[in-house]
Amino acid sequence: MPSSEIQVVLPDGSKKALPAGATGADLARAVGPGLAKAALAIRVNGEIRDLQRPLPDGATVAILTNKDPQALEVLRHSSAHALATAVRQIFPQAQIGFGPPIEDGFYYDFDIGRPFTPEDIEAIEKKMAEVTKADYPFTREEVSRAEAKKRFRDDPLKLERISDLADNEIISIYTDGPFVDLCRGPHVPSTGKIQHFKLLHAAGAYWRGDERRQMLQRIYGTAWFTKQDLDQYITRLEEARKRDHRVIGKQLDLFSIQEDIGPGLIVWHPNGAILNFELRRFIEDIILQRGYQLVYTPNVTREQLFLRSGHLPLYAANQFPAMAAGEGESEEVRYRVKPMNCPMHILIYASQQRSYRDLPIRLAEIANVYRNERSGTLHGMLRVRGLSMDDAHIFLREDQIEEEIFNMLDIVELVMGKTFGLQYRLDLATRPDKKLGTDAMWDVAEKALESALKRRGLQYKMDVGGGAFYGPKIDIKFNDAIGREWQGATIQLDYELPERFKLEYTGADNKPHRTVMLHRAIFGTLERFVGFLIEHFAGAFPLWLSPTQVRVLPIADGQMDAARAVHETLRQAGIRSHLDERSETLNYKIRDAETHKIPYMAVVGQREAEAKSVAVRGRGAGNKQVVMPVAEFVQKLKEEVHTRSLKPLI
RNA sequence: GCUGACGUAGCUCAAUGGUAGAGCAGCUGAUUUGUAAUCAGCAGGUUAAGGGUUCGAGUCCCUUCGUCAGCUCCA
Repeated sequence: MPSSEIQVVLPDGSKKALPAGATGADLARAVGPGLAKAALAIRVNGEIRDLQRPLPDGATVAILTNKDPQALEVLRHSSAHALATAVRQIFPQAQIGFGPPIEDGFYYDFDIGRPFTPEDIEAIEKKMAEVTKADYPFTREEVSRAEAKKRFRDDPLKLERISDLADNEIISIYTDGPFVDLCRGPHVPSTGKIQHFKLLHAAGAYWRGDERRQMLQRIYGTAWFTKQDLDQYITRLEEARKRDHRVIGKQLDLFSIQEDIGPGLIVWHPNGAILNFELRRFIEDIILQRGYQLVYTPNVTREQLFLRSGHLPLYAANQFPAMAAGEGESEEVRYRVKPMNCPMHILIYASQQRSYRDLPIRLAEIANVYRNERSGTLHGMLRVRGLSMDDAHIFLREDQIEEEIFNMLDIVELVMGKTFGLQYRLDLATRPDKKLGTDAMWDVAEKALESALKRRGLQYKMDVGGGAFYGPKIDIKFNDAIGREWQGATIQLDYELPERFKLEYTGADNKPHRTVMLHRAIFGTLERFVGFLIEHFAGAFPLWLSPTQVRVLPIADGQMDAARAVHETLRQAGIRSHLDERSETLNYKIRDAETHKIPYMAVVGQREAEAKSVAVRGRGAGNKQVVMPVAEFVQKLKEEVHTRSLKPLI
C-alpha cells in the first residue's frame, strides 16, 4: 500500500481507504453527506476522539452521531465549554476551574469574586444561546508544557492543573470562538451542535473537592440531542419530586422531623412506625433462623470504652459531646451516647472464654445510635443523626471468613432482591488514608472479601480508598428518587478491634488464637432503608408493609353495622383494617383511600351486607372490583401478607 | 461545616413598605350516596425566633434556629 494512503475498519467490518492525514470528518464525508452532517465524534480503537484529528492507519473506527450515548457525553462536555464561553463574555475576569460532563448534564466551576445570582444565571443562559447560535468550531491544538503555562499565565487554577499533569501527558487546548481552555477533549465539531440545554442551578463547590481550599461557584446544566429529550428530562425531575420520601412521608403521615426536637432526628408517626415494626420483625426472623442471637445494649457508655476501641480520636467530631455522670469530669465518669455498637458486643463476646467450636458467634441488635453529622449533610430520612442500625457482629476464625461472607451475601440477595425487588450495586471498598492497623492486615482482609464476592459470582465495583478506618467493606448502594446514590447494606471485616480488645478463642490445639470480627448491616439503618422504600414504592407499599391494609367503606349508614362486622373480622384475623365511618359519598371515600395508597378497599353496600360479602377494589385497579365472601377475603389477605407478595393477589 | 436560595393557617400557595387571604384538610349542620372530590356554615395566624430602620414591616437591615440545592464528610 502506498504511504500516501491509510485504511480504516468500519463497524460492519468493511475497510475504507483514505488519503494519509485524513480526519474523522473526512471519513464521514467519504461515507456520505448525511453522515457528515450528523457526525459528532469518532471512536478510534475504542477511544472517543474529535472528528478533526487525523486517523491512524489500520484503526477500527465508528462515527458517533446523536444515536450514541457516548456522543451525548461529548455534547455535554462541549456544553460545559459553551457555558464557560458565555460566562467569560459576561465576566471577563472570571477564573475557571473544571467543566466535565456528568450524568444527565454538565457543570463548570468559576470564581467571579462573588456568587452568581439567579439573574446572572438567566443572563448567562441567554449568552450561552448566542454562543451556540454563533456555531463556533471547536479547534484542538497540542502544546508543550511551557507553551501551556504561557497561554494560561493569567489563570492560576489552570496553571495548577498543568503542573499536576504527568510529564508524558499530552497537553491539549481547545478553542471555541473567543474561549480557550485547557482540556483533554473530545468535543463536538462546533457549538452549534448544542441546541437543547438548560442551566439548572448554581452552588458553591470547593476547588478540587478539598474543603480547605477556596470555594468556587459551580453552575449545573443539562443538555440533550432533542427538545423532546430535554422536556422528558424536566418532566422526570418533576415526577421524581413527587416520589421524594419527604413529600410522601408528609402525605401519608409516616414521620416528621421537628425543629423543637432537633434536626436529623426522625419522629416515627403511627403509620411509619408500622413500617419500622414490620421490617424489624422481618429481619429478626431471618437472622434467628440463621444462627444469630439477639442482644440489647445501653445507649450510653463510659467514654473510656471508645478510647479503648480507638474510635474516639478518629470519630470524636461525629460524636455528641461527653456528659458528666457522678462527681466531676474525670475520664472515669464521663459518658458518651454511643455512635456504634461494636465495643459493647465485643464485651459480650469477651465476657467468657470461647472455644473454636463455639464460633462463629453472631450477635445482632437493632439499636439506636447517635452521630453528630454535620448540619449540611442531613437529608430527610436518608441522612440523619439518630440511626436505627440493624447491626450485627460476628466473631469467627480466620478460616470461616469466606463462608460467613458468602452467607451474608445470601441474606442481602434475599432481602434486597427477592423480597423488595430492588436494584442495587455492590462495591468493594478498600483501605482509606485515615486508618487503623497495618498494611499487612489490610492485605489479608481485602482479599477475603473479594474471594467471597467472586465465589458468589456477583458483579461488583472497586471503591479504592472507600473503606472504613478499621477495615475493608462490601457496600450495597442504591439511588434515591432524584438519582443520588446512598449506601444501604454493608459488610465490614475488622482485624483491628479484636487486637485492641485482645479477643481470643481456644483452638483445637488448646492454645489461644486471635478472633476475627465482622460488622454487618442488611438494611443499613431503618431510617435510610424506609426512606428508600418510600421512594421505591412511591408510598404504595406491598400489603405486608402497608400501615393500613384495608379500608372498609360502607356505602350508606344503613350498612354501618355490617361494615363494622367486616372490620372486626379483619382485625381479629390480624389485618390492619380501618373503617371509614364518615358521612361522605362512596366516591369521596374511594378517592380518599386511593390518595392514601391503601392496598384494598372493601365496599359494603346493601347487597354485600345481605350476602355477608365484600366488594373488593384494589389500589390503582380502577373500578375492577371482585365480590367475595368475607371469609375468602380474609384468606387471600393472609396469604398475600404471609408470602410478602410484591403483587396484589386479588 | 462551607456557598447560595428560602421560612406566611395542619398541607399547597397568594399578599407595590399601608386592614394577612385562597384552595384542600379540620369542625358543625344538612345530605344516605354503588366505585377517584355532595352542599352550606364555622373556626383556624405573635407571618420561624429575637433585635433594628420606618408614621407604618410578612415585605428593608442584623443575629440565631431550621429547610432546600450543591460541595465536603458518611449508614
